Amino acid sequence: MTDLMPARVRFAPSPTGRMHLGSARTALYDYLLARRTGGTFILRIEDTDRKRYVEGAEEELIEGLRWLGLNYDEGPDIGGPYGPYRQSERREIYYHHAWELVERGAAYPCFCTPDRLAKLREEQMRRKENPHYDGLCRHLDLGEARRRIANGEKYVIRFKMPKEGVTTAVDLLRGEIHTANNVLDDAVLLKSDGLPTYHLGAMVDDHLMKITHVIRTMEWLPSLPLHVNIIRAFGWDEPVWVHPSVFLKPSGKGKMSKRDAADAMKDGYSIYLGDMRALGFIPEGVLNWIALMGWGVPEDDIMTLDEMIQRFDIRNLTPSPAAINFARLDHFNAAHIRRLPTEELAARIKPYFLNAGLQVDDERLLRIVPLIRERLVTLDDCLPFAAWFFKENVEPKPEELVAKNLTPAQSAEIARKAFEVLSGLPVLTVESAEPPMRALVERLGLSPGQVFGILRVAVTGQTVSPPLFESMEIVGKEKVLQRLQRAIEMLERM
RNA sequence: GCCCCCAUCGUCUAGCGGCCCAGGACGUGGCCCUCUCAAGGCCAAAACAGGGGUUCGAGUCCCCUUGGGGGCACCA
Repeated sequence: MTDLMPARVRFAPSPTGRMHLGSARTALYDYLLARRTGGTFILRIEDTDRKRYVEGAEEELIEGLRWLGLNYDEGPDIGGPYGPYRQSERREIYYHHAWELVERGAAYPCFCTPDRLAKLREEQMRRKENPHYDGLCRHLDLGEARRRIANGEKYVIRFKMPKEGVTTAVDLLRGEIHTANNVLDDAVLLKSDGLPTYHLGAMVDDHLMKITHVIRTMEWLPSLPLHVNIIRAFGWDEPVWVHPSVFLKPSGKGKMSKRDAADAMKDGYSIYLGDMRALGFIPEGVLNWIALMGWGVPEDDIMTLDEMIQRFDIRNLTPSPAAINFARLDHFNAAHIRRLPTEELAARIKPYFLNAGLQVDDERLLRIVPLIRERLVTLDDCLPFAAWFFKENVEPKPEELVAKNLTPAQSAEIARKAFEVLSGLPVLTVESAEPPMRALVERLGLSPGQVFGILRVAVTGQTVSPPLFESMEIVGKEKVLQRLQRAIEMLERM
């Protein structure tokens, strides 16, 4: 039960693009572990690549976490005892640590130019060798190296990977991983621009920030032995390593690509968190969906964030890759929409009506919600079901007013009879209107669908709607009769 | 090419040597309910990749094969 000790866990994205589902899941697992153990959830921005930096990416990341409700305890915008939390603001720290490794004989300055490295790689490829650094600068005299640096020569600092032996690392989900050191490369730790690579930056920060568990996708697994060696060279303790697998495209063949992302968009889905809200997905649904791609629970898999915290166990994550399945997203989204209290759902769908240019009466909205709740897969589904409630007039298609197997004239006759029944009521409610209307159906020897269908199209303007009598009660007797009268006229003109 | 990881229904998964002729969920098909569309209820089809071991006993442990995924940057 050692992992019930309060964990310090960090979500460490790089601001190089949009926040996608994969990052969101990693952040979620980080969050769950931290909350489950009464620990700390930290956001750290790994912005050491100036070339790939994307303006606004950090904001999208923060906005995404906020939307999902994955609130962090320490981070670049809120500070904390181990800051700064943006790597670009920690250059000196990495510089000193890189040189400490040089001093310890575990790293060395390297003056090879990108040009030489490119040629080297090219030649190795031609000889069908593994691309790797050939170690030209590995045995350079340190004093000489310092002189060249003092002369202003560009350099990087490389890790001096042991040439012999085997590195054993332990992943919580996969057990021991053995790697022969001779297949490992002398990786660059400090770039010529003075900023660290991931290998140095992440290891140094994880140590300094007292990170206990590192959760990252398995694309990092190949560099785990490197990281373990770096940590050992410093003489530090290792965190617990957890490498969940990556998400595969819906076909199960390979990682999601730009093209797959575009395909998803065409179907009304997205792999980008920033799109999800506009598409009508709610955080509860998205969270539940991504949580269970890589984590299995025996049953009762509809869970809120709090319920997930209660049931989370880092050891139950699965090591195998998971294909994205948008049909399941629909399912989880709809399930959580159904769970929302009326007031809450009303508040969440209101913006969709407003954006459609409709005027929303809050009291009426509250009465509509129970009628459409179980019909919504995404929040924006509220429009096709209920937009007509907020319109002054509806525009039924004449042909849709004609009941199945009946003529326009017959349909008009039925509508007139219905008008008589409804207009005779003191008030139009489900209780007052439904029994006499059913009696009418009986008397006419027709099916409920035929008679109610005419009314539905007349009153709502559409063939699919929330339950008819409940809807009419909300619309009100006066307007119902008005619309019915108009429908009768339309039918008579056919 | 080299290195690493993974392997239960179409998909996400439960299973941590006997409780499994393998359970749940999504999706699919059927039925019920029904004023449309949903929701809900019931039922059905659907999997331990293959081959060797270990063991009284293997989906569960080991090895090989096959298949899939990932990585081989002064990117993360």
